Amino acid sequence: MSNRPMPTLEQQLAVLTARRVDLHSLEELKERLVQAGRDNRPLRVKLGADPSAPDLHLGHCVVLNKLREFQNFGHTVVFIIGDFTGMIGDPSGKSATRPQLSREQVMANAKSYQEQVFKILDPARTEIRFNSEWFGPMAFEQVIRLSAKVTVAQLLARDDFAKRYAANQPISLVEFLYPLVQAYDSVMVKADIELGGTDQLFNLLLGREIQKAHGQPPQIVMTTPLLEGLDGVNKMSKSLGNYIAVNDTPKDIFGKTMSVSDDLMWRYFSLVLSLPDGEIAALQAAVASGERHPRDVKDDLARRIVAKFHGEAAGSEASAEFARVFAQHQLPADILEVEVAAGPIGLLHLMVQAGLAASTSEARRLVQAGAVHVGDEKVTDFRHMVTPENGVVIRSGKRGFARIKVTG
RNA sequence: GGUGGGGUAGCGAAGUGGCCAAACGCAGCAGACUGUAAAUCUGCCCUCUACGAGUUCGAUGGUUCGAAUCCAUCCCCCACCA
Repeated sequence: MSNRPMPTLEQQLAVLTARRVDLHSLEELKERLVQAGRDNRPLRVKLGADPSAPDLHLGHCVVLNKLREFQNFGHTVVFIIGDFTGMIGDPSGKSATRPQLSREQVMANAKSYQEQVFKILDPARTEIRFNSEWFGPMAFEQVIRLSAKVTVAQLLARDDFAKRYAANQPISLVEFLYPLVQAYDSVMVKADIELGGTDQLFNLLLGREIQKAHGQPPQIVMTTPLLEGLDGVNKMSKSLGNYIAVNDTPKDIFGKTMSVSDDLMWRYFSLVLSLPDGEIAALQAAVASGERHPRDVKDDLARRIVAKFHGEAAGSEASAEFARVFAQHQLPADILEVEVAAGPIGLLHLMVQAGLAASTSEARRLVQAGAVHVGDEKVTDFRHMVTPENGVVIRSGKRGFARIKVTG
């Protein structure tokens, strides 16, 4: 790719093993890298993805960043879209079985995945595979043969299975089979390494067993930390709604990042931006000594995260806009325009029409809470009548704005 | 197949004839404060033509002046024993 001198093995290892949690094992990784160099063969680094949720968020970026580092050293990422498993059901056990995805939906999701994933990965060094390719034509006999390679005790060793079993909680057979499916993916793509979040450790390790059973050298397993979401406690996930999506608007990415607690922001520097530990320590010291204000450091974090997905200009813009709206309490640059018929209208209905409230009841609460302004005036009477005038801005809370446009 | 336990607002979880639009916790929203949509404190948190009315507690039908609460039937979920 470039004519830079190839980094030494030690340099590669330092980069590749940074910010990881589990690694099985360092020796094997070293060996495999040497072998790859000798045979002039890029390693195949696998990551599996569920096709039903094409909303990639910063939590996914942690492992994607790591994959990118492998690519930077010339290795190949094998990105598996679990369309087959996705069409069957939900492995988490928390929600009911998901509706079956149609072929079209899967393809649409896959496309959306690629667009998002390639904000981080290098398309030239990425191979995309669908696991229906091998599971689709699989006969039940083969399923049973595959199942013969693991015991229930082995599966029960998985932490969340063990806990649920002990607590008399349900474990569906599909969930039990799921790790096997994932492991078999590794066999089919001849993975050298598989990455995943720490919650995937068991599944990744099972891949080693199943590969061995098929006469393949066992994949190296590496896990990356789970990034805490906006609530600061739970891991970032779509179902908990505590996430920042890579497809969020610059404004949203910025605002959500600013809502991360001071304590947690260092994790974001490390796991999302891959800022070296030394630099993070320096920043922390600067904040501790009062030399730098935490708000400014966080602003910098938010700007860089926006820039990562939308470019430098968008980052600076989002920062300026945030300061304008929240620090100086000025109107945002872009306000949604709402067309309203001429003639007096009740404020509550106007708010619903303008999308500032979901129901008149909600609008009423907002007004009574003193959250609503018409123009510069605060209105607390929910029976207030408004005569629409062009350009008047209705404000609801800190984030809701609508500009009125009178129509015929 | 048998036994037992369940299905209550976004989630978790009380309530077992009227005081229940339904305790409490979480999430969410707003206000104050601030350094931000951090933290903290306070309020709100089914809908509406709104000091009143309407629709909710798995479904349907009943008993009753009155049901989330009692009865009947049905649907669904879970554990345990076979």
